[in-house]
Order: sequence, then structure tokens, then C-alpha cells
Amino acid sequence: MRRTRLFLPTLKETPAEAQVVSHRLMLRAGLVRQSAAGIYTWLPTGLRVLRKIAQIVREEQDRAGAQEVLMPTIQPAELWRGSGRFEDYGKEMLRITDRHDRELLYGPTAEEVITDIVANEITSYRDLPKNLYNIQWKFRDEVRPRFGVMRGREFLMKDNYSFDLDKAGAVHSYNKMFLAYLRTYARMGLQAIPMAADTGPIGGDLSHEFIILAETGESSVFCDKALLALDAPGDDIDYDVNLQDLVDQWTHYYAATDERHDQANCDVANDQLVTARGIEVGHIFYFGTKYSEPLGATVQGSGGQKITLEMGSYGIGVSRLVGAIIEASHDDNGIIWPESVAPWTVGLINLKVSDADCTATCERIYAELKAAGVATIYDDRDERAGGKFADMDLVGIPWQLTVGPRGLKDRKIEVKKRAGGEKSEVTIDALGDWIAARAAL
RNA sequence: CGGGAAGUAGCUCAGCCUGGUAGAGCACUACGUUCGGGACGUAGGGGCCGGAGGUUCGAAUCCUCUCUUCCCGACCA
Repeated sequence: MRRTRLFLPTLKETPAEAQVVSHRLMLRAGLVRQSAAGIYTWLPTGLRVLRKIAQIVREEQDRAGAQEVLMPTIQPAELWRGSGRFEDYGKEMLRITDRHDRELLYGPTAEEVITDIVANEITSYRDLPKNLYNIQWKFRDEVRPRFGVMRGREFLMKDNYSFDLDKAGAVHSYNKMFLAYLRTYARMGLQAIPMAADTGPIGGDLSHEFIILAETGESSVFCDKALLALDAPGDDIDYDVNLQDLVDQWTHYYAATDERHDQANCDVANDQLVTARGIEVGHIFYFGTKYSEPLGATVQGSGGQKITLEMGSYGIGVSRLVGAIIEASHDDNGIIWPESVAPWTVGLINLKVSDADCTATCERIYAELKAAGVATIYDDRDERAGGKFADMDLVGIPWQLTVGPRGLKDRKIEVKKRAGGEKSEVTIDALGDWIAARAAL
């Protein structure tokens, strides 16, 4: 995309409303604009990041056998009365009344909707197990939204729901998601640590939060240093075999958020204990028949008996991840996107638009990048060099190609890597290979 | 939901105490000089001073109410 055509309103100064670094950078880098407290418009660049994150989530859900659906944002109150949560959920739930005085709500989660579907459509044990997910906007009327998109009222969340015949099956479904989550975060360049968690309003008796470490995290976390050295499962993972040993590799180490941390029960040696701040980017639950029972989600078993489904639910805060990744990856100059979620892989800087050779060279490189399918932002503005460099760093483009008259005398352009800032020179003739390498990503 | 702060140009802010024709920097437009890490000059455009009442000859400024936003705490994907 040409910078002269792209809608990318970057800011030199930080709006007063933003306090935490990811919020400031998201506003300055032109990713989002606030519409109301905790409610944001996603501008083109921010939307690209949001979609890339959602796509990684989607691919890992699909790989683990989940199937995508799309549930409504507006849900009928009667469904929530069925589970008893219409009254229980409190003021966080945004309640709406339509013209017929029918009570509706903007979904904060979707257990009721999906369980209702499954209860109506799945009637035989032969149709199980099933795991259904959707990536949809949710709304929770937080008393105090803050930290930009990390604690918004409206947020994009992947939520999925597993349905099994028995507890063993449900635990297997839980384990699949546990490992799929590790893979999902790893692909975004994040080290997410699973921590035993309270189940909160969702309910249940088995639950893990996935926490990434960042200085600006919302809560204190404590964990065994060994967890930081573990690698997420690779592409060769087979989700159909028993996964318990693999999961246990992660869960047998001590890891707790401050609300669960108990110094007395923590047997980790002091020099082995990591004490840090954490951001919750996912939460998984096994909760048995908590929703299937009241909502009548049953099937007939092979012997004709009625079986109440065993359920779990699993959430990933997709929009929150945009902020979380920035919290984990930035410097004084701006965002440092991991390549897998970067809005553009390459930033091409034309240092002198008025120079015919310079512009012709840029156009040629830009065409090559486009042909190779490399997502490129081409800064073709008639601006001063400093502003272009600063913008590329602010927006966090992983690779920056600088084309200027000085380098062109030797047929060279400068390649800069945003992470680390290393610069090198590449001849124009050798650039084709460099582009091919980027295209392979 | 308790406690605190702030709403003046697109952004950052001054002016308010002590009432008297709306300001600066950045951004934007034009021209000129510059031009490899957020240049400089000149000339411009842009504000119902969050909203509603009140006091006053006169309100951005004083008073009352209200809306919005942010911060700390309690709460949370």
C-alpha cells in the first residue's frame, strides 16, 4: 500500500487519555481511535493486525479439530434465564429492550447460545464429540475500562465450547485446547504460561489462565523458571492420542497469579522462582454439566439411556492480544511487531521522491514485493527523511528498506531490521533473493 | 461502586485565581530556503472555551446542575 493513499493517522504526541504504553502506541501508530470509554474503532493498520491474530487463532483451532461458527452479538434474555445467569451476571451485562419490549442482551460470552444449538441439533452419542468456536465481538460493561484495548468494554474474543459424552472425553478436549493455546501464542512470538485459575462466573472445577509476562501486566504472577524454558508443541503434534503426559509437562511446575499464590505452598527455591507482572490472554474451563443440565443438552447413548453432555469452554482475547503483544514488544521509538502479526512485513522508504532514479528504483522494488506477495507499505510521501524513519519505527514494520540517492550511487539500498535495529546494505541486484526469502514466510 | 482529577483549534497545553473582542507549539494550506533519523522563514485557514441554567452592563473566567474522559481502589476475557 502506498503511504500517500493509506489512511494511517500517526501522532507525534500522545493523547492525554492514554496512560499505558500499548494504548499510547496504538493511538500514536494510528491503529485505533476511541469512540467511547472502552470502545474503539479499528483503523486499517490496526485491523490488519487484529485479523492476523484472529487468523492464527483460527488455524490452530482448526488444527485441533474445532469448527468455526458465528453466533450473534445480541442474544435473547430467556436463554440466559434458562441457565440462571440473567440474574447472576450483574451489571456487567448490557441489557437491551427492543420495540416489542422483548429483553435482549449484548453477549458477554456464549455458553447459552451454543448449548441451545447443540441441545436442539445433536441427539445421538454418535454425533459427539464436537468442539465449536467463534470469533465474535463481545461486550462487558466494565465499571472502569482502561489500558486501551486490553481492558475494553467491547472486545473481540475467540470462544469455543466442547461437548463430550463423559468426563474422560471432556478432559481430552480440554487438553487439546491447552496445547493448541500454547501453539497459538508461540506463533505470535509470545511465551504464554498456563496457570491454575479460579473459575469465576463461568464455573467449573478445572481451569487454566494463560499469562504472558510484561512489565505493565495487570496482576502479579509467580512461577517456576523452568516453565520459561519449555517449548510449545511443534507442527507434528497429534491431537488424537492421549495428551495427558504432554499437558502434565507444563502443569506440574508451580505457577500462580497473585490471587492464588500461597507462599506457604510454594516449594520453588527462591532463585528458581520468577516473580513478575502478567497479562491474561486466554482462559480455559472444564465445567461438566453446569450448562448442559439446565439447558437440556442431552443425547441418547448406545443403550438408549439419556446422557447429559460434559462441557468445557475456552477463550482467547483476540483484541486484547493486540495490546498485549505491544506491551511485550516495543521500545522508545514504537512498536516492534513479530513478523507473524505485523500489519506489513516490509516498509519501503523513498528518501527523495523528487529524484527520478530514486523513485523509479522504489517503484520497481515495490512492484517486485507486491508480485512476491510480501505485504508492503511504500512511503512515497514527499516528506523529510526523519519523519519517514520515525513513522516506520512507530508503526513497527519488521523490515525497512531505505532507498536514497546516496546509496544508489553504489546501487545499494539499506535494510534495517526493526527488532534490534541492525542495518545492512544490499545491492539492488541481490534484492531479489532477499524478497524471495521474505515471500517464503 | 467509593475516592481523586480534567474537559479551551485535529494533538499537547496556556488563559480562569483578580470577568472586558480567543492564545502558543505541533499538525494543516500556499510560497521560499532546506533535505539520509520528526528543519526554518513568511503568509493563511481552523474554536458556541463539553452542555444547560444562573449572577452580571458584560462570563472561557464566578455559582448550580448535568454529560464526558482519565487516574487510584474494589471488580474482570
